[in-house]
Amino acid sequence: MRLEDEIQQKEFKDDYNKAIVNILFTQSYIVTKQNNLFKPYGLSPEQYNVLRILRGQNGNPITVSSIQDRMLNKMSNASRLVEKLKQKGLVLREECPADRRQVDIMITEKGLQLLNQLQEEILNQNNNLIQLNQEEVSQLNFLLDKLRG
Amino acid sequence: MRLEDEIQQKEFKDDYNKAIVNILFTQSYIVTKQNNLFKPYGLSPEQYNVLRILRGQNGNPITVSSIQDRMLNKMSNASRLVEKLKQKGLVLREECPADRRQVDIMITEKGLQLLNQLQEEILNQNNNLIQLNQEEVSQLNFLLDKLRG
DNA sequence: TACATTTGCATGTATATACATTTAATACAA
DNA sequence: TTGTATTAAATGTATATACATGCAAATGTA
Repeated sequence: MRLEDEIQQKEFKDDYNKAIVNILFTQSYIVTKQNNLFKPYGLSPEQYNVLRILRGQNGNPITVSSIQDRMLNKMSNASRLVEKLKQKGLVLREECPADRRQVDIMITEKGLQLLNQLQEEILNQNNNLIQLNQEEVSQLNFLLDKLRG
Repeated sequence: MRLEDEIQQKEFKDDYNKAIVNILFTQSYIVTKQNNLFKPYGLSPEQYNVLRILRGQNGNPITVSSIQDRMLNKMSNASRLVEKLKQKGLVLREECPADRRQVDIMITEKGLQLLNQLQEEILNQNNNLIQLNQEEVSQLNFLLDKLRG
């Protein structure tokens, strides 16, 4: 559906301005759906993302600042998100012996099981969320990667 | 730059999953830049968006719920955003005589002046933000509109 | 008219983002 | 070695999102 109709705006100054608004609006569309999926599990999209980063470590610990670097939102607060996950027993946090300023974070078995449980649901939803064919998705990824320069 | 490199992820399950993450990441990229631009004026991107909706009314009042409908993030809270804008003298709020449940909102002269002041800066930034040529931006808008079904 | 339902907005709470500041540990230079 | 700068993480504050609830006005119906 055309963005102009969805937000009841007659027209945009130009395609560049429309693209900005289009990306913001589409992100909100996606996050809203993700929230619905995560909610029964007591996870926020951001917490889920941190768990995925930790799983990608294949058992190796990772510091809080490395998590921050890999997060989708560079301004979010890895320290506090990790604390929330720890309270739920989904991650472990322990002082790094080599550098006591750092804190090593690892996903727990419980955290891995939660991700597995979510996995299939998410893959299905992601495909439904994006009403594009294979060639179009590929083109979209190309354009977004190029957009950021 | 490839998303995989930016967030240090080896690969995605498929293009659909990459597209989800790509949109979230690109939104964060845009909002961060917008924040920098709005900050000197004491506006958040969301407050700016509400002001733009009000300007689009060309002097006619609009209710809080209509603002909500047109906002980029359907879950945000128009009531509280309007309150913030009112405190800054950028909007007027008055009870709707025809239906006393409703509240008519209008942008003030001060609000319009602020938008004018920002206008040029924003147009310039938007063009710099999107490193695509005209044909590519147009294609991106087509894909995002189609994506949402 | 009386009463239940719906609507429009405000408000309360939890979580997250944005950004500044603090604290402790480490690195580095005089 | 001592003092300074840098780094990693935690913490504080303001704003925004997500969602539930409350309240008053309007609507619908017996």
